[in-house]
Amino acid sequence: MARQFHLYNSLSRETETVEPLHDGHLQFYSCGPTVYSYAHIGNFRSFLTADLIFRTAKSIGWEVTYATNITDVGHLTDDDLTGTTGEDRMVQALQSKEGERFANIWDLARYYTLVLQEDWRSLNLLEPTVRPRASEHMREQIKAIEQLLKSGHAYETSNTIYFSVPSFPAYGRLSGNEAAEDLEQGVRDVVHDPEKQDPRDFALWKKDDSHLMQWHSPWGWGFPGWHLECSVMAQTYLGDEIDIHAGGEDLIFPHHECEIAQTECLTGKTFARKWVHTRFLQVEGKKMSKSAGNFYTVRDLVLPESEGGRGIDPLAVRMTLLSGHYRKPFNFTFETLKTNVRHRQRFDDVVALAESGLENGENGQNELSGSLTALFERTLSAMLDDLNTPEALAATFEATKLVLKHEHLSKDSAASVIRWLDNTNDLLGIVYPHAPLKTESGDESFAAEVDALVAARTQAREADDFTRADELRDELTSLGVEVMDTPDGPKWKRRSTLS
RNA sequence: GGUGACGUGGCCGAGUGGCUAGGCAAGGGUCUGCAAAACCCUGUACGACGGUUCGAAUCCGUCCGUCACCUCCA
Repeated sequence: MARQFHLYNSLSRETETVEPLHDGHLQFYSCGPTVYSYAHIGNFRSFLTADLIFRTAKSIGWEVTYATNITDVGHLTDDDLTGTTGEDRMVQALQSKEGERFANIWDLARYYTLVLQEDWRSLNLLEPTVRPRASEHMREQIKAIEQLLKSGHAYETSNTIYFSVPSFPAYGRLSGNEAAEDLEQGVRDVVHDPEKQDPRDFALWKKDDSHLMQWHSPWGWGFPGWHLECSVMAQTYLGDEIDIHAGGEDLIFPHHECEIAQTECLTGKTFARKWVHTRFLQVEGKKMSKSAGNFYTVRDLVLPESEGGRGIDPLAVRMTLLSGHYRKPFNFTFETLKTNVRHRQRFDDVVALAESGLENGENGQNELSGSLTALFERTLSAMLDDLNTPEALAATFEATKLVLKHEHLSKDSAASVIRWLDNTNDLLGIVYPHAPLKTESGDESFAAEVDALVAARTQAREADDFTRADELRDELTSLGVEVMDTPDGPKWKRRSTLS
């Protein structure tokens, strides 16, 4: 049965059915990060939306070509200023304290790209079909500029090649910034380049032979404008006309507006049929910022405490992000995170129960198959309905509850549970960790110490010496370990730093 | 100044005209040497004021409040 996938399109401001241009094959582009620092949880909220589009489309049998870029070319913090050093985010990063350990700017880009991919995997984001780098598509960008110059959509000044916004009447449709005066109002405080023909015009190329990242072009040494790379890479890997283009809400203007202008002037076709924008994440009700002290990278949360993190299960972080709808501002709080640490543990409990059922269960009735199928159907329908993750999660909570009501599972029931877990994991990525947490150094000796204490406690309990047993429990607690007495003997785990 | 959102019980959050969303937290209970986990029970909310309607959290209007973007940003 053909399923319909509905998504809200920021361009039309309506929820629409996704209908791939090529039957059953989705062409999807999502704007990736500039690799000048560690990516934070807000960045990952956007990447997660892209991941969910990818997973949901695949779950209804579509083939998906999913491209997301790495921006490893510095971009000016201000389009109108000439590119002196210190105005470029990557250059700034290199010149900062943290930048001192890098040999050069390329080294810095390489490092943060690797880290990004590690974080990406830890949050169980699927690998995109292709992850192009801006620096590796300079030839295509230069070619695009030449074409735009030739067709009259761009012009050259003494230090810049500008895109001519008046040459593209549809400019402003995506963001609603259609009136030139409004934009002028917005840029009134910014330094103007007197050679600029229209205040809305934006740079395609900056001539600058002193910049740390520069390439040779028909206009001398320099570097490309920020918006061009995505236009060119999307075109290279997905074609002139793509199905969905996604990114954070801040990219609506100017980035995506400018991408549309460039690409449509180049191809004469509709660039992206749908635009999907993820709203910003806030932390504890405020905009995340380093100065407010509420700025979190993925690693701040996920790395073990011994390595400066908080030792939180990355999938709990993922579930936390999933607990809000992508089109609403999301308030990330530690209370919500704590809740989701528990939800995650319940999935582990379900996995354990199912595995034990497969191994030791009897050949009995399958009492779960029907309910789990129905609940998964609810999850899938929710995702197909504009990625309604809160609703999708609600259905999985009902399912875990249903399963955990049973102390033991028959072989057949266990098999159904495993099937449900697999399906849920394929769609939401919250069941099986992709990359295990890094083990703490000295982990083994720590485990041995805990095991010894637990064994001593078991002895005390068997001797009915409960005073001693409680003392040992207290001792374990102070080590950050919690002991649980189960029918299969005592088990222990590290207490979450949040509890 | 321009543009676009959002306001549901202690908290998160679904729900676009009538039927208990779900979860977390809380209280009570079962289980346990004590715990933990798990399970069971309890809790009736929709910013304000008008309007439409037999009936509105849901549609319309006004107001109040919160937030985001306007060439650094996911």
